[in-house]
Amino acid sequence: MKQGTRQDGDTRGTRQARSDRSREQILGAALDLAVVHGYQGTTMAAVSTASGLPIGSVYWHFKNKEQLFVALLEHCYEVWKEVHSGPEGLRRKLSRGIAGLSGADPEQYTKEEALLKAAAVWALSRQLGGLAEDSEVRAAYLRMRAEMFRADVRRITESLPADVTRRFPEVATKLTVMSLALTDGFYVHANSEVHLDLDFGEYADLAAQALEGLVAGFARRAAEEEQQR
Amino acid sequence: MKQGTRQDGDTRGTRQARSDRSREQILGAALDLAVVHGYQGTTMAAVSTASGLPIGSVYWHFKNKEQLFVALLEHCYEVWKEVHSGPEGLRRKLSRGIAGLSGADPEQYTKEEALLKAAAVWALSRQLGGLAEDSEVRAAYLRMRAEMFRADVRRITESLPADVTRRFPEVATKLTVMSLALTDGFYVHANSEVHLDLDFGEYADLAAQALEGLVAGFARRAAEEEQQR
DNA sequence: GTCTATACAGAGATAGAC
DNA sequence: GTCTATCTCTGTATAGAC
Repeated sequence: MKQGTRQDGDTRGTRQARSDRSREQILGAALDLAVVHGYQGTTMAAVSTASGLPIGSVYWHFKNKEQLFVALLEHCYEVWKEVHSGPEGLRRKLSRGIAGLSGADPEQYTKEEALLKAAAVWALSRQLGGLAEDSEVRAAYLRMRAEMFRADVRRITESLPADVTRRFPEVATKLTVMSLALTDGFYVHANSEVHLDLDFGEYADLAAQALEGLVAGFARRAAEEEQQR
Repeated sequence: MKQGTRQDGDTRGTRQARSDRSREQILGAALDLAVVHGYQGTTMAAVSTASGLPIGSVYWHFKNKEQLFVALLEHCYEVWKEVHSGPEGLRRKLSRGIAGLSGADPEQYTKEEALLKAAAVWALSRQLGGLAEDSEVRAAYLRMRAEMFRADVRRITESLPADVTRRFPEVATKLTVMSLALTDGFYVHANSEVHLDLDFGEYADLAAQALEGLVAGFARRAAEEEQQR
């Protein structure tokens, strides 16, 4: 969709639109590449080629590689917030996070969400192969991760029985940590265990069973204490 | 095991010993660096400096960076096999894998084991920031991971009630996958969630509870079916 | 076997014409 | 705003003296 230059009239809006489109093209190309190749594996040259724009344009829109990735993460986080705006219990969360890994349903598991999962791995602090300890990308990601975590805790809290959350206020946090660990763990598994291909739907169910078992345990204890009074 | 030629004196054993020591120094330096900096983050120059040997010596002992890391993984795998030779149930496995992450007890969680965990992340196939798809290091790691997985399944099987494994033979595999996912997930968590520092001992216990709950569920079903006959 | 110097490639980033 | 040419730095790997 390129566009001829014009010298007079209403070029302002057009130029602005062209610039915006270029920016989006660059971000889109970066997203595609980063999901596949990671942070270090995504070169600015490759972004330039994939976007169809020369390297100079990439650096015109983004100060450097770090800023490009910060912008990319922000874009992905915006998408995440839209997608995860509704209520979401443990089972649904695990289903999305684990079963979605098969990549069967792109509606359920967007490229943007895949990138955020991948970023979790880049951010491994003792793993500078990804992001440097003091990287702005890392800082941006950790901020987002913290926010996503809090949002998850809120939604998990809402999905739990009232007596459980009353008696054990910390249980929602614990369950969120567990479900996050499980989805991250299966992400690693999904991408490294080439031979053994798992039925992720089945494991999502198993994981949900396991966590629901924990909830049931807490509920039982809450009920018992209630009786003793 | 290469060997210098010599014509006199008892330098033979000495030279051999020196060569072996150099090799070990290089591997040791690579281990220290790789655990912290990852595959790409560990440069041959850094290995050279840390080992105290010049870059030429590093390349004399190892053909290239890939072969160095293959050798390193093999070393770590040997250590793993020694450490994990005894029986190991679900709870113990999770305790080692999750509680060990705090790094409190180096006896329980060796540098070698930490490297194998880190390698799981490097091997992410869609994450070439770590290892290339066709990397020999990646192939070596996946082979080891498969072997470790099978060993885990054997030990988990031994730790389960006999009636459960008889009725549901696949349950040991499922539990092994779940525990692997949990340990990998907590590894990611441990290294990225800087603000929220978790009590990993507590979460190891919670994870064990969750999986034991699953076992109990299978046991109940096995018992019920037994009765109905 | 050990070491120094260096070749070579790839990646991030900039200059400056258009 | 867009593009080409190029600089610089870093990292892998090799050549060859000792």
